[in-house]
Amino acid sequence: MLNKKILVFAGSFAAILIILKTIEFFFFHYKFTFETYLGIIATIFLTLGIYFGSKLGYKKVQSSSPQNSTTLNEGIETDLSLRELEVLLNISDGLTNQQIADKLFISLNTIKTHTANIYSKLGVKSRTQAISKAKSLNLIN
Amino acid sequence: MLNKKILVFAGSFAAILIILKTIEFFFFHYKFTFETYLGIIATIFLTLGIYFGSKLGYKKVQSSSPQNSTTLNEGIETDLSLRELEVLLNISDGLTNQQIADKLFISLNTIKTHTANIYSKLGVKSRTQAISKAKSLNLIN
DNA sequence: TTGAAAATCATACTTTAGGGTGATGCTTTC
DNA sequence: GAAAGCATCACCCTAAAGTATGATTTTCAA
Repeated sequence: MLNKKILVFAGSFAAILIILKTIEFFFFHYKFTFETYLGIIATIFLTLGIYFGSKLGYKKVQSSSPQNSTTLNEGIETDLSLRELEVLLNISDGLTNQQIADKLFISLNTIKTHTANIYSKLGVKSRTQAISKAKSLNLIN
Repeated sequence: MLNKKILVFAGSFAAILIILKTIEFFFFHYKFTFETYLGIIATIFLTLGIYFGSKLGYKKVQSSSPQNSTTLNEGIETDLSLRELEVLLNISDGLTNQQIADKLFISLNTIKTHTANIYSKLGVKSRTQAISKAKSLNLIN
């Protein structure tokens, strides 16, 4: 997969070089004006940019829910305690910290501590990321 | 009436001309190599191309995606627009509003408007609830 | 051509989440 | 009996999310 991309990239790069050299050849042999040369160069790169930009935009929209490859890697500690798992489940149900606190009869501050520990163990920084991560780890759903 | 885009376009065009002339000035006064000049020109237009290409890419996806109508149950209005669906998917991936704004090249305020509309249409009050609801409606996953 | 929906952006405000630090009591384990 | 992990709670502060309102522009279809 990666090798193919590298090959395509290298091939494209080579093709661009050839094109540029060809243009340079015509430039020196047929007395193109400097501005014409520049214009051609600008057009080529503008086209290239638009092409890659389109790809970029397409990918962005398409791959909005990847994250499938997050197995137990990078030594991330995924052993949540029972209490933490319980809090995580309530988070994924869309409850606020205050609602979870009321439900479990403990204080809001305690929930915050639990969430902080959960994020730390999952290697994330927010409850939405925690949901996404937990899903990919099959901790929930 | 002249709309905003024309003004922006004209302004950008003027800016580019100024930049090009400035570069040309430095080119003639500081003995840049021809290749350096070309490189700068190529970079500028490549960047421009990528920028406009990204915009283009979005429109392409928008027009080529036919149906996103979802099943209407519980009388809840679940017809999210394409843009709203796109924002929702990014939310479920754990991105912050700011990150989504940067990714889609629109402002944070616009994202907030979209999220507010999403919550309204889904009948929820937070992003975590939106994720939970969207999952149950098979809008995501 | 007009009208509705969609997408964009802004400003001001309140609420919630998250980070950092420190503390207590309770098990379990080495 | 010290260490480690768990569960509990507090305080302070910053960042992010969410609410409300109003506005312009684009697009598309009737």
